[in-house]
Amino acid sequence: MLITNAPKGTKDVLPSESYKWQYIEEKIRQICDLYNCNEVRVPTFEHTELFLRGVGDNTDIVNKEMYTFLDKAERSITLKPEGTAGVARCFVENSIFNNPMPIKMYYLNSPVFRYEQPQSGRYREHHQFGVEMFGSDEPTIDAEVISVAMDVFKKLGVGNLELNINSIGCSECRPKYNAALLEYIGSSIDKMCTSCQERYEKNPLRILDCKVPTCKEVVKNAPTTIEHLCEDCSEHFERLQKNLDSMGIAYKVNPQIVRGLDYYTKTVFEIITNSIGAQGTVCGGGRYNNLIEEIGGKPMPAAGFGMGMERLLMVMENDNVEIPEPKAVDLYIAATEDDAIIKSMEIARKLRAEGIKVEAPHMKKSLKAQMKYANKLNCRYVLMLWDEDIKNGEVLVKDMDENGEEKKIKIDEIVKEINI
RNA sequence: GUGGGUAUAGCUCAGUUGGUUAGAGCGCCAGGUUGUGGCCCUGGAGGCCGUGGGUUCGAAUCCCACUAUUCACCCCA
Repeated sequence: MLITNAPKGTKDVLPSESYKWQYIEEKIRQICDLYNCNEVRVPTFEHTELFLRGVGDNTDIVNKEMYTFLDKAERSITLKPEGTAGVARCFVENSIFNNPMPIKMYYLNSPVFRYEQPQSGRYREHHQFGVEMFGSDEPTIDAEVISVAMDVFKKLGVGNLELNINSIGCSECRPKYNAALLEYIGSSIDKMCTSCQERYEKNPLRILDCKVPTCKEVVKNAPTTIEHLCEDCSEHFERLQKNLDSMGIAYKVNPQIVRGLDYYTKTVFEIITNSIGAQGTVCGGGRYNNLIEEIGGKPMPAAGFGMGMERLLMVMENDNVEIPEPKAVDLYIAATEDDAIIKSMEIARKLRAEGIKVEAPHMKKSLKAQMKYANKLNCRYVLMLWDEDIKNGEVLVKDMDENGEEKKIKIDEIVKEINI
């Protein structure tokens, strides 16, 4: 029983639906190429330490959701719980900073693992498309990152999305903001939830994120990060908005967006839909100027996002986006006699070499059954091979349209005779 | 980790107030004379009624536990 059940929170992509993924992948690659953004492929697992340092050891993701284990040499290994840390590691390890900056890269269909309770739009293994751009602190990069995501949605025909942006400041203004927030909360902390009391000590910013009604009430009119940005961060955020305005990208400034990963600085954003249930964030990202240094590289500004492929597909299906189905079989070869069956494999191979999509007889069925099968394949032509005709180098070809016209042709001239 | 829903054939689901060999549609397989598809007709295969206990003369049906699944909280893509 257990062995024929996929592990909790995982999902098969069946041969009958993989074309949808391939379609999305193709469009994403086209968009990325236009941005001079090249694919990077990094491991599915990394040293646990990378995520502790990179993502942050007081985040939920690191605290309670990681798939961590010891390998046979007692190294602590973790299956990627997000995409950015691995790419950042790759950037440092391979000295990619020696390239002309900025350098842009993307990953596609990268598996991501989190031990969570599955629900609609949430899996224990899901797949992300993500973009990371290193080397520039200019807000044009933030805008460019967002622009890639918006272009992908546009290219795939997805509407009904809302871009939310915010700025959470840098190592200069964040501490000042934290102090202001703590002062505002004051003694009210006593009536807040236990996790907020923990956040109060370790990461006050995330109190804003809490969904517990009493906590929400306390911070309802709390000061926002935007109000406390230093001059540099403030200007950065303003210029980002000017960029988005001029690019025609609609957005909403939402001071509630703070994100659950510690590495973000300045810009954070989420692209949200309300059409796929409670888990409506299809894309999330921002700037992470301290991450590279945090994991041991030279200080390096960077920005990026992650996009959930499963959720993207859900949104597309909800929006009834038409995804072109794969091409049907061009030609089926029907044969019942032993010699003809052998000949069918020879012919199939030759036709495939000509670029024709061919299915050969593998099931030893009656001709009638084979014709039914060919019909279900929705194929254009059927070749009927008979021992007697083979002797003359001939074969009967049938057009499977409503007329069902048949004619006898030379085996050597099949490609010429059919219209594919 | 916490709540609610669901669990009958490959799929979508029926199954009356507990009562004989558990059903339908779709799909699959085979036929409907003289090697030929679509529509139609006939037949067939395929279910330990999620698992384990309990109540009862008798359980798919009632009760309990477990498991799976699903939705939601939390968090995030």
